[in-house]
Amino acid sequence: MTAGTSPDRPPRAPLTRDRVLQAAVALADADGLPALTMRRLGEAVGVEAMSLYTHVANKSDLLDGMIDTVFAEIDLPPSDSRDWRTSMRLRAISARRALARHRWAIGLMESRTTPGPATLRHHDAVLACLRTAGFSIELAAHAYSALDSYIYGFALQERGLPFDSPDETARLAQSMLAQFPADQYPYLAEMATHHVLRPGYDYADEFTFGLDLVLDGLERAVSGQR
Amino acid sequence: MTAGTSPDRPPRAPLTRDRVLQAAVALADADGLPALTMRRLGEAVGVEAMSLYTHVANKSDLLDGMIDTVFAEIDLPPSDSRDWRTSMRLRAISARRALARHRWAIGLMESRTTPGPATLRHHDAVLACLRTAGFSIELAAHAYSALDSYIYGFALQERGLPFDSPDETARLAQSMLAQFPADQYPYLAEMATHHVLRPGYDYADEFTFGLDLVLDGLERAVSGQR
DNA sequence: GCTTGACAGCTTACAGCGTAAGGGCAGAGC
DNA sequence: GCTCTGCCCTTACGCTGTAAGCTGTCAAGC
Repeated sequence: MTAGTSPDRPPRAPLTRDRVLQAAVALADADGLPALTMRRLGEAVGVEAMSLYTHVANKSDLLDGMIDTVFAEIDLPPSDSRDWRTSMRLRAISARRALARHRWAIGLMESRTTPGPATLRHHDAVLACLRTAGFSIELAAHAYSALDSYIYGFALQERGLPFDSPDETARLAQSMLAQFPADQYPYLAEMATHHVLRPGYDYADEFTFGLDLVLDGLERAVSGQR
Repeated sequence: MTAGTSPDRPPRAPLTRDRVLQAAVALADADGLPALTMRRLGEAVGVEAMSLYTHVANKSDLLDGMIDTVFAEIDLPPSDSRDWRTSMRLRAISARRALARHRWAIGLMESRTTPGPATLRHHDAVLACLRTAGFSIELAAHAYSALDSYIYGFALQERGLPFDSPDETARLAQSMLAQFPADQYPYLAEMATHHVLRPGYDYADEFTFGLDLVLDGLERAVSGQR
């Protein structure tokens, strides 16, 4: 009776910025970014829309915070490793996974220009790994740009695919194929029928091919630098 | 007097889907995608918002059409060239230019799943180039995925930069740097002060480094295949 | 020359968006 | 006891995309 919260009412854990962010991420994961409105988000956390503004400056701030939680999910390269290649490879795979889990994220990274702490920590750890492995500043910049471009671009293309499962993708490719005469776009038709529509094809498998291409190139560049 | 249009009023060239699309692209280029509303677009072509729906099914259809005009701006690889490397290199550079000209485009490619004719023609021409150069179907798929991932990802990062000119970028990097203690993110600070903030630095120059990395890798892969 | 149909463009209206402004109310400090 | 602080609420505004129905004009058929 003397304690802080009144006893005869469910305490309704006081809302925090963190709980708002997590609910926003869950909502966007489940129903897509357009479904993330302030009213629906309020409903999800049991509060009116306007009450969210106690914990979040505005919607842009909310999106910034969501992006930062995604970055927080990406494994950092170990700070002591001398083996930059496996560190970068694992980070890339972890990043792709995070971006595939949160399909809305990649479409957001463009416009957000105020990085959060997890984002900054991430960038710093990656640069630390490359620099201590012997990359010059210039080469580290090249490497970071090349790797992240590839990762983000792959995530973007993967997200563009209409559905998650390879089955669904195949079904849609087939219906698209049926729409235009096969002789008008022969190579596209060939690719669709002889490769993409084959059972077991999964676009996600393409990721490591291109990733290793980039890593091979960086390896040659860094050894040529020494 | 006998002609079709009445003589004493400016004929106001009849609106077409194409004119609507071009105005939409111009508007998005100038003021950004959020500024592209049906009402403003109508104003730009001298018509009320609802009249646009005569030429465009809905806003999604409008965006699809805009994406297709961007693809139409990308140079196709020459259909007869045996030199796939320079063809792909030129195509990649042309694609980056187009995406840099229309910064809104990259944020849209994700969600658009109904490609227009220019888009299909583009994909087909790229595959044709690779296949006639001796790429197997699998390797052509790998190559296309790797190249486009890199191109799109680079465009995405480039678009994320706050302003077009290197000067503006430097100014903003400096203000960001000032916000956090340099010793908390030492490698980030190092990169900023010793590389990005140097006069003459332009992120766009990073493009060819990563591109050649990917092309080198593909060259090795295709020669190993034979 | 008159009628008729087709159709580009206009007007009105609606639900849903982000959020500015201000009110109520519980718990903390005196 | 009081007042202050800080969540949370209600109301309201201007904006969005677009459904529904109207108006005006041009072309064809008689």
